[in-house]
Amino acid sequence: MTKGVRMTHKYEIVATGVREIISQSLAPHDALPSERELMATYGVSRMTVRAAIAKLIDEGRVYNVHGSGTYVGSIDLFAKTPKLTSFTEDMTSRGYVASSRVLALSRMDADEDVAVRLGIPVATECTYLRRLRLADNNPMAIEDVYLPRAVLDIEHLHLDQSLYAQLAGSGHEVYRAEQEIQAITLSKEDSRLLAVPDGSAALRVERVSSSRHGQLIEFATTIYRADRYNFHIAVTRDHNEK
Amino acid sequence: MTKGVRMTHKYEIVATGVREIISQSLAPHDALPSERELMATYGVSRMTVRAAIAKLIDEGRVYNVHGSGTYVGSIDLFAKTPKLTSFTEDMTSRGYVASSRVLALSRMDADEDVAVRLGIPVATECTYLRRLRLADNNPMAIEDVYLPRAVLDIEHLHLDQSLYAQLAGSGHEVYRAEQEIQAITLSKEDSRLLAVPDGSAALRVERVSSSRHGQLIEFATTIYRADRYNFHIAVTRDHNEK
DNA sequence: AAGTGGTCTAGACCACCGC
DNA sequence: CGGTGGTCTAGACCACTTC
Repeated sequence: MTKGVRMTHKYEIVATGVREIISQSLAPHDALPSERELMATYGVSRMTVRAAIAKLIDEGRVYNVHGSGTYVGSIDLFAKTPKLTSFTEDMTSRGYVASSRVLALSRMDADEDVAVRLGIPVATECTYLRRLRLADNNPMAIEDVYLPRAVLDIEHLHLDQSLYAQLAGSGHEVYRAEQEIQAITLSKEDSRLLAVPDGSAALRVERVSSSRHGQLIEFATTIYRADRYNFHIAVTRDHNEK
Repeated sequence: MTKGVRMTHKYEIVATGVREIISQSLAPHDALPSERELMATYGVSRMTVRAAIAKLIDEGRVYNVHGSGTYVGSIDLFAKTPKLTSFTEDMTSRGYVASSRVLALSRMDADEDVAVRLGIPVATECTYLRRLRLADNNPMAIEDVYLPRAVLDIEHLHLDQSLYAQLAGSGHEVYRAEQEIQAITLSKEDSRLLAVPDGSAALRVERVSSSRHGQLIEFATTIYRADRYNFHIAVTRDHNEK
């Protein structure tokens, strides 16, 4: 299932068509056909064309200038809004092969720290998973994950498949997350696990994931090797009145 | 000028009204009035209501569920898409008073590193500005900025006003930026400037800013004290077909 | 079945850009 | 000035959730 591209919506058809035009015959900063031309080409209304273009803008592929036109984005500006990805997805997109080694898996009672972030009472039973994450068989990160036992119990946890896939299967689909990115100095133990000199700098990411409805699902911290990992994000300037 | 709230667009009126409803009488996960109710209340068409709600979603204030309704976002999930901000704006929003001390200001020829990032030939003349950035009079970051001389020459640089404001005034309004976030170990000199122990970890942000049309305007690196600064970003999961 | 948001039409006028 | 994107109307049907 989930196979093929579902062309159910007209704006998707238009967006796909425009993507092809761009990749086949346009260079960065070239103008797209106007919205009215696209209406005629695809036989759709203006709103549908604009929905398609809105999607392309969201993807970072094009930008538009009021009164002038819609243009292909610069290749230098390809990055789009950062998306929530699993470690495996992240590594794959960076060209690595991901694997992992389980360092700990247990039940535990939420301490103050975990409880606050998951919005649960202190001492609520949780599932705790600690893994060394590898990229091309070299240590890349150490990940600690805390899940309320009510969300996913150890007994139902299958380490051979994606955590997010399992959560989705049990009605706890992760939809968004808040991440906090810090720089830290590695502890002796973590340095050893990551195979870097004691006291090296590292990136530490705290993540609280929630469902579409705002239910808090997961609290995770990931410590990345600074020499192998960094974050790339694209931001835009607020151009609202105020 | 730029005073007051410009209620030029109907969807802004609706959005403002809904913001008030939320802050005055709704709690997280409470349902908003339906789109059809809002049409009647404000005497506008459905599309206008949806434009208003789209804006509120973008602001992270509400979320909607197909077939069910539109709901107030969780207070835990307040953070919106990160925006490109100046150091001063960033510090103000974090509750600090920003100031800075100029460490260097000169013309320089672009080296390989700068040239590649600004998309200009090596040795192109640039304006270079190095500042120690303070928050509540304590060192927070060290910022190095490189601008092609054609974009902003030293002679026209006024250190008493915002760099972005000056760029905007001369037709180089910064619209978006790509940022790369890394963890580094501080050099001896930088440790001293930031008033932290030698060899401390720090966050290093590389930023390439561009205009709405994709013209590269600025290359900047900012080194933040790890003990005083971190990044907070909200991400959503890709739920597209594929 | 009723109510919700998601998509879509076929128009319209406005604000802005470039010639 | 003509062409572009930005906003807006007054409808319509569809997909989904809830009861």
